[in-house]
Amino acid sequence: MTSSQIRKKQEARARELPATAWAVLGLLSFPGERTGYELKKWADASLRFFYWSPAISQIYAELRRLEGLGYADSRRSGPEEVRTKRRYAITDAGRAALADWASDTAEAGPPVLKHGVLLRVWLGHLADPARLRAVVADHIARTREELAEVREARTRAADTPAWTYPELALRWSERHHEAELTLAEALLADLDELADGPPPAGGGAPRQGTGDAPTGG
Amino acid sequence: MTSSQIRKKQEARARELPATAWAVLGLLSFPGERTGYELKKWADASLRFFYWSPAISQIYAELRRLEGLGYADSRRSGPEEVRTKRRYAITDAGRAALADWASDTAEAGPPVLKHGVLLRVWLGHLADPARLRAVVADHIARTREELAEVREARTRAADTPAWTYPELALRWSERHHEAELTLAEALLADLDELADGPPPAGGGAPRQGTGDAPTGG
DNA sequence: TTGCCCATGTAATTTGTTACATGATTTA
DNA sequence: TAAATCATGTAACAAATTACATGGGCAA
Repeated sequence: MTSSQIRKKQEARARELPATAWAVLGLLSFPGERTGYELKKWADASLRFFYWSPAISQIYAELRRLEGLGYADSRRSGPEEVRTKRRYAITDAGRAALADWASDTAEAGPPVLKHGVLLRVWLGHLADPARLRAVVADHIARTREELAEVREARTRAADTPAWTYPELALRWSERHHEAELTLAEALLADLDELADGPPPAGGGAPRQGTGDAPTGG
Repeated sequence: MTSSQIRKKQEARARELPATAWAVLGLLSFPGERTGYELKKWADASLRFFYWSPAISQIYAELRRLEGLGYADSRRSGPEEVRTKRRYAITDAGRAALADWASDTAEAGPPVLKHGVLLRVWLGHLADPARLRAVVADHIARTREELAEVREARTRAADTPAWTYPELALRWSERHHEAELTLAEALLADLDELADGPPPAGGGAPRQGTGDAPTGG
């Protein structure tokens, strides 16, 4: 294989980086040099509210990949032999590639949602109504706690000019958590209505029939 | 660690199937026998709105695992030698295990959200404002289309007694998509406000709306 | 001096995807 | 009769987690 072919392949691979790699590079795109460890804490404290916080081992792996691609570079503090802090910074090439990725309208797929609570509601026919209700109620309580954390994170982000956009994202997250609460309350009400037997309007007997063989789909 | 501790850990791991396995078993928990192929189509048409639709190859793999655990069984239609339809059904053990999992309050972790659009907004300092706006506008358009699909799925689920809970989950999904639209419109407004220059502290910025009413239904 | 936080990394494993191979049945 | 759809599966690979190994610095 010629070196130009190799280069092309590397470019193609670089373009198709998983979103996680861009997220890590994104963390580096804000002012300052950071260690993998710091990146992980930052992701836990804010990225995770609207995206997700990778495992620390994955962050280290992504940092190595980004450095291999020339999108980031690193330097050690302390003597060479010792395994000590390694601080990463984004390169100009990295910033350019990231900017490119971030404004690519087509590439942004639909948001991925895996809602374990809803999965359980969906399976409601198997569960005791009271326990199902408890699953949703617990979710509400946890969401309230999360909401408090989002607000805290947003407060930290506010008034730092470089963090205007992160603050926007956190503002969205705050509203999103508020909406999640509203949705969960409505779900609880729907569940209660089912349990009490559907109210007057129309045909409502306490619908409990076996009702055979829906074909699926 | 003692060998008994190790044994306990292994047992715990065996009990803790990934949520995907439970989701597939859940698909089987509704009346009727189904092929892997049918399961995939069903997941595409409704599960994916609040959870996620696994790749067909993974569905086949999960079905084999579930059968190995005695949670499902299968039979072929057609002569033995030929590779033909294999229909799966849930077993009593499977139903019991699934019911157990579904009503376990503690086990239901927080919902997982990976929002590529928000990741891009978070990186707004790197992007051209107009293109960033386009990313969000595109997201709104796509969400509207998805909302229509959710409504369609919900209509299909309604009035089938065995699908009461799936219908509840889809009702939640519908509201969730509506909320997603509202949130995205608000985000667009925030973005515009940033671009126009922040307004004089008091409040009422111009913020041109999209003209569309977000909260249908 | 024990335990926690900082800090980096490897290894094993699991989870999940895409690409490919195969062939039957239905529909235009 | 060509195509799409139904249907199952394998193989290769990518993504991501958990468990483990290592060690410095600091505080109760």
